[in-house]
Amino acid sequence: MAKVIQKDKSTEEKILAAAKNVFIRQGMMGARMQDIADEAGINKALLHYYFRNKEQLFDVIFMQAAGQLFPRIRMIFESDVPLFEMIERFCEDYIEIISANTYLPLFVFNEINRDPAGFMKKINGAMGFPKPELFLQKIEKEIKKGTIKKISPLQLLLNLLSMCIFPFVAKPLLLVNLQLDEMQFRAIMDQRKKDVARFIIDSIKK
Amino acid sequence: MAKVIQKDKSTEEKILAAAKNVFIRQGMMGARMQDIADEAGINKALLHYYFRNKEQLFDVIFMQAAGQLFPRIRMIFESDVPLFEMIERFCEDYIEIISANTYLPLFVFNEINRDPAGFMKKINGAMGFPKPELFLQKIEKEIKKGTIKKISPLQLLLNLLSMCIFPFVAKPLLLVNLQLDEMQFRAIMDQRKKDVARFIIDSIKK
DNA sequence: GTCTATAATTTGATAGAC
DNA sequence: GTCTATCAAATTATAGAC
Repeated sequence: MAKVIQKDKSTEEKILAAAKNVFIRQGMMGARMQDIADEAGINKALLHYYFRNKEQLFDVIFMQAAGQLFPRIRMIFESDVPLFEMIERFCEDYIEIISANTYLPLFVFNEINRDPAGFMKKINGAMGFPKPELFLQKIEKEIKKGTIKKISPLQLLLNLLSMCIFPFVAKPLLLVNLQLDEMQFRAIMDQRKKDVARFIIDSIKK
Repeated sequence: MAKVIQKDKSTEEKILAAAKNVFIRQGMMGARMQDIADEAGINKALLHYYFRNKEQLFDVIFMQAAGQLFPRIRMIFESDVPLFEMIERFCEDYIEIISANTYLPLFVFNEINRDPAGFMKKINGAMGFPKPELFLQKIEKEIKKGTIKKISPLQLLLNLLSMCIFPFVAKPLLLVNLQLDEMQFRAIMDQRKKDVARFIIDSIKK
């Protein structure tokens, strides 16, 4: 195997970290290349040396963010385990994944809002969007078996997604309104892993 | 009573409608005055004649949006009715209010994310932010009375807010991914008014 | 690879005629 | 009130030296 020339990535990594922060705070349009350069401790010219333009830089950041989110959700949705276990795993894993990058949901929903078709094209081309079909089927089967109450599978899916994702979208509001710090928010979300799963199962089980 | 000189509002209204659309799609920073002028069918100069600058125009749009949302949520949270009824009223009223302006949640959360302290100051100065204290107290009382299961009041509040608000944040994703049109989305949200309330009550009642 | 200096473009805002 | 023309400032992007 040929020896791979190890390009020095320290500057590129500094840029990506800085860009991530600025894009999260300001969004694609609000972000300023100067701010990214400042936060990376370099100048604008070097930014353009590494990434030809702003759009390309944003795409790298966005696909990187999407890449650490969607494939893992897909895995949960595609795992063939009993319904209750799938619910528990989704709450546990999803909240854990996002807790490491709480900005992700709002960031992603904004990009979808800006260009829904473009988003789906980008994601499907690169990694495939998580499909909840198996989850919906499992719900219908359990209803037919009579092990859970009659409920619209789509509504139940929305409930699950809502309760796992929404608190992260609302995080800035929760922090300022409930006067929480990062530690306290993290603790509430940790608690939520078990609470949401139990809340759902309590509601649907017969 | 003196006769009020009726200023012609048709142009101003066209501007406000156009600005709302552009700010929703692009956000405060992404919005272009030219785009707003185009959508209103006028030119930039006239835009500046009606609203001195972009920030002022955005503030009008934002406070208008907030004004049709927060006071009504306050009323629900402050109404002294039994817990289950409050849950039912919240689902019914909140989903109904937002259905008329589905863009509101994402719009508001973005502004909070951009400047949390500034947001609270603006809202509290103008109309007061909805306080869920009464709701939280009612939950604790019902737990003590033994009429509902033991549950963290904060987590239950988060569940309620999540399930009512999140689908609107995720609307662009739902439309493109589930291939829904506006009518179908509206129907699902209508169904949700009753479904979410029942889902919650089923989960907590003993 | 990294910088300084500057070009090129976009965009918010104003002046002044009608 | 509304427009055309233009300015001033901000911002992306490049040229060229080291």
